[in-house]
Amino acid sequence: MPVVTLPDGSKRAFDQAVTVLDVARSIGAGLAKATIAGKVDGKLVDASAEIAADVTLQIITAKDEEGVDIIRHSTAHLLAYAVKELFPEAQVTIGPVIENGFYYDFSFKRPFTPEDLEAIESKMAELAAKDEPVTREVWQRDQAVKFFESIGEKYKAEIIASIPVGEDIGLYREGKFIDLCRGPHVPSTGKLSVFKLMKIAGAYWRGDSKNEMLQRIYGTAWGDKKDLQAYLHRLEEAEKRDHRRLGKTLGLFHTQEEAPGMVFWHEKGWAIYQQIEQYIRDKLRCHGYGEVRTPQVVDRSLWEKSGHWDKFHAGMFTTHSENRDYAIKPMNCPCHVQIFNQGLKSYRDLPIRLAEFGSCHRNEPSGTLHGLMRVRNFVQDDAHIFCTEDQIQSEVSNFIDLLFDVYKDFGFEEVIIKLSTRPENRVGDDASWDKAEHALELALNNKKLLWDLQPGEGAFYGPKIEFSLKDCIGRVWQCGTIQVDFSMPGRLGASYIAEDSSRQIPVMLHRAILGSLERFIGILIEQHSGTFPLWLAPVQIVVMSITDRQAEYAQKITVDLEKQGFRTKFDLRNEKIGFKIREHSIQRVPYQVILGDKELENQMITVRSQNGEDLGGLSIDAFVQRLRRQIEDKQ
RNA sequence: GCCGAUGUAGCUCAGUCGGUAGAGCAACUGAUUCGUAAUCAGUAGGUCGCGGGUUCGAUUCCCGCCAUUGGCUCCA
Repeated sequence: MPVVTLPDGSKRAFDQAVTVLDVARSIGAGLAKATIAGKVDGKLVDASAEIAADVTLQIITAKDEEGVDIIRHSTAHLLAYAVKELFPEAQVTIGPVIENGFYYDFSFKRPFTPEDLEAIESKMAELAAKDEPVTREVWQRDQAVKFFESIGEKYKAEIIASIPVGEDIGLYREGKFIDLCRGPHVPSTGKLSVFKLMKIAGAYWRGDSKNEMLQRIYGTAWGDKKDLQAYLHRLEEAEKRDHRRLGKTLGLFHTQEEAPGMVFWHEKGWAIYQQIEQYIRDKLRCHGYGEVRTPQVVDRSLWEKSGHWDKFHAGMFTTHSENRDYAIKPMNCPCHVQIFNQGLKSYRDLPIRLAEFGSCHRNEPSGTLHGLMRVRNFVQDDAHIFCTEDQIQSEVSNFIDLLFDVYKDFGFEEVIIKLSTRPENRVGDDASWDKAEHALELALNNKKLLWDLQPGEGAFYGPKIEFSLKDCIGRVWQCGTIQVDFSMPGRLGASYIAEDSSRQIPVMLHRAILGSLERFIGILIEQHSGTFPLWLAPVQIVVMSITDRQAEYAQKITVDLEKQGFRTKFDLRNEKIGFKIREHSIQRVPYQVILGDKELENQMITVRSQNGEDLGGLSIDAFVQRLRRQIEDKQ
């Protein structure tokens, strides 16, 4: 006699065991039809799941987030079903739900083509229209392995074989298709109508590059057609703010074949770049950093000592001269240790913070290059803090404050934080690791920040925190980091004299806020969709004349504004004012100063802002005040 | 690096089932001197990514390379 408690607190008693669907039916036919699954005592189950005891139950429909996830998961299965119908030799592997959709990996003798994708999608629609029931079966492990081997699904058999003995093996059957799955799934394929296959990609079996490359098909699925359309629309909008496209149309930078992974910064892009660099430079100076500059081409022996030559030789650009091998520096830290090593250091000197906007080169694999986001030549807002173990926590804590301060100035609120702890292969004793990991964790927790733990993902030389930002289509890019390093100072002979006059090795903290300036600018372009806040805008003001009569006045105003430090251009072309406004609006210039006979006569200016607002007639001084305030506020 | 796709005028793209290419915008020239997101007319512009092969003939078909791109792996 189960009593079912619903989310609104109401209770329903039944004479005998019932299914989730039965309960839904008892509430109403509409709900029964919409039922996708149930949540029994907080656990997601199939609509067909039996309820024999007293439970709390939530009926899951396509309106629930969980319901949409189940739809996505079931659509992944439908995809596999369709592929098996069309290409019986293809082998199925895994098909998980991801953000906004799902994918399914197949092993197939040839790559899928876009035409295949269309055919598969049609087949999916056809199978969904048949509204075949999706049913769950529990099999014995060995029996399941044998079964999948017998039908030639060696990947499935391998997955099942790796499931711990004693666990139930749940299989889902829909029509002729049967697949291993934890579930839950929709009750029938008819619930799957809003989906679209998106793209084909390669993916390694079990994510290991030593394994076979499988064919991955990505798809998206939703509870409602409108949601799908909204999603596709979002993708289109995101594409419009792609930094590569905007970089071209706004004339910020370009890349070309002869220098893959390296950026040609144009005047306007470089203006942004320098603005950011100067901003960080000022911030660092206020936070006790000293700026240095070190060589870009350094003898092989230093990289051997630091360990990079061994580990990252393939990733370094090298050069050769007069019987000596050199590497173009992939990072600044070994050079910073050289500066630290000049002269004897006392514990009283610590912490020493050395910053450098050094140009670094890394020969990233060709397949990983991506616009400004992943390049081979970059500059980081890089700095190294030499300190004692006891100073780690306060240094980390101060750094995090600085980092959030900076991100806020750039308009980023959402930051993804990850703490990576000791990997299997590492240097340094456990006591030091304990101390360092604890210091990082404490620094994060004291600030009440949300973070994810990545056990074992730390560098071999120490634990680290990573701070990531998202691009316009949700791809996450790591920008900030702080890493504890127990290794390099010792390897490169750094030491200081401690209170007890013993010689000690300092700890080194590697840290960056923006990370690669290139990547950060890429994210900024997308974040602002190319419309930069005034302080960053490459051209802040365009002064334009309505006719030739105001040409001289326009030039004078331009020079005035330039002298006051504003990046100003004029536009004296013989074009209609509407045409000029359109062009400079497209170029996202924050302010357009319009000068006609009226302004000339009154020695005033008329200002139009980027959002189309007419600020009316102003004196130059009033305008300058407004600009200064806005720049101060970083708006 | 691996799997797939792509590479045509300055930009965005069309096209050729093998007979050396076209649109819009931009550019240039001329006219227009104009008040808040496109004035009109005309002109010019291409080794169809690079190299090889097949062919009477290749931008088109085949092979190799390079770059870009969607993912995967990697990211000191």
